[in-house]
Amino acid sequence: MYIASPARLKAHPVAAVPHSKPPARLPYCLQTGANLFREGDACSGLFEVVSGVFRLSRLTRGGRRYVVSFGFPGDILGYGPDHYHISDCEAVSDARVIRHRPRLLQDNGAHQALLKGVLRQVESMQDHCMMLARNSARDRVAAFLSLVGDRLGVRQGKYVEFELPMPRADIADYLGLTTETVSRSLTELRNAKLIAIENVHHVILLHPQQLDAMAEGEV
Amino acid sequence: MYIASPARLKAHPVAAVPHSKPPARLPYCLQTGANLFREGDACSGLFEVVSGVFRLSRLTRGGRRYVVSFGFPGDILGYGPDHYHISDCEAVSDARVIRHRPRLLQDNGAHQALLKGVLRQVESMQDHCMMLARNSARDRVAAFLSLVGDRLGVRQGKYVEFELPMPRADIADYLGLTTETVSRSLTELRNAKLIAIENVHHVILLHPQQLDAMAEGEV
DNA sequence: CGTGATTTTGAGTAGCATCAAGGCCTGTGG
DNA sequence: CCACAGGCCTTGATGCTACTCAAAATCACG
Repeated sequence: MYIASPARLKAHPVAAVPHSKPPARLPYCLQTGANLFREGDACSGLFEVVSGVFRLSRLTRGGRRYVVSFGFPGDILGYGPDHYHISDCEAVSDARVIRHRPRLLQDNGAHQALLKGVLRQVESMQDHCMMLARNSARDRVAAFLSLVGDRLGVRQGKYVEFELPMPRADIADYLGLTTETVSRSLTELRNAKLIAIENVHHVILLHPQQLDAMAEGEV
Repeated sequence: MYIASPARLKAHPVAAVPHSKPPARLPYCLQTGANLFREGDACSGLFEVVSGVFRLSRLTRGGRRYVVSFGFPGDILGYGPDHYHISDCEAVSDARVIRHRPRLLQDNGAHQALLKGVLRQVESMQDHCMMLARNSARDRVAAFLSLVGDRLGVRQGKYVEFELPMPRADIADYLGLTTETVSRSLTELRNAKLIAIENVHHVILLHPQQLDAMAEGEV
């Protein structure tokens, strides 16, 4: 796990000076700008915010930053679907945290599976928020087509083909657009030869990878 | 729990006709438009999508619909942070599900607490997505101020007062706006006498309830 | 074939991003 | 103590994107 180094993670003044192996529940103090953990770091243990505010952020492949959430006193930070962190965590003001060391992901199989599933859902909702916050209408529709292609698509050589069972209004309400804009974006993608629309509910992705790139805002 | 009535939830043709107390894992068939559950229904048990597609949606207090996600084959639907569903679930195409009855929320205290916490996080991220999808810049900033007020605010009579420790850029990246727009929205709220800005990082909510209403898009 | 729902297309507008400049606050060095 | 430099924040002008309103086209179904 990424344990904050002494330079960035200091014992709180009112607490005892930390031992070389500090007790798990000792409150730690971070200065403004200090990282509690970073995206990709291995994670073990949870942090409870005692005071101060943290920022949880991720970077898109296109290099844009998205702030997933803020961590306020009382919040628990640091769990991810697998054994690594999916976002950066930085103190935006001087802050204190308590470190917990739950025997979380190593016992009890049934609960673990469910928990992992839910944590994965959190991650995918973060992706969705990122998309809603930062992508154009066209890119959102591209992302949606990629998503459905992954779940329902049948490979036809380099193409991916599927039924789009839901009405345009549902897609619009999912992507934060209007039905008109969804329709226009589909037309735009068709004109760009990225997709073919056999009929209203039947779509072929002609360049799935290019759509993925669009979804990530890499255009 | 909300058990779909026979009119909406029918035994799949290839499956045996359901008994009055059907076995837990029998696949069920729903026609297009049938509800698997509704927001507010008590929930017990999970549904695994076998075929077809479901739409999970919520309504804002302002009456606008937001589609939280779609349920594709292989997805598990139906868990919520408490014992009720937080979204409607409707089949957008003819669909089959398997019903599972895990002994989920009644045993094992430690895991239950963590799971609940994560499920609550899912709910709050849904709220955030809804806001990103449907609210104007001003309403997003109002929502953000309400959020911070709830977590950091100190009541001063009918006012709520707090430090806003993060820079405008962080707020912008959280709300899917630019720093300029965040700044303009704050000015707009100040001019409308809904907030007072003591200094850049110190805010007073003069009409917290009106800000809440804005956040919900009830204006 | 007709009717209503859904989808597409079109014209005009509102709202937010972009680009650019100016103000405020903080810290640093003379 | 003052002057200056660099962040951060605010304000202004302009353009583009997506929404709104409206109508035509297509689809679904009796």
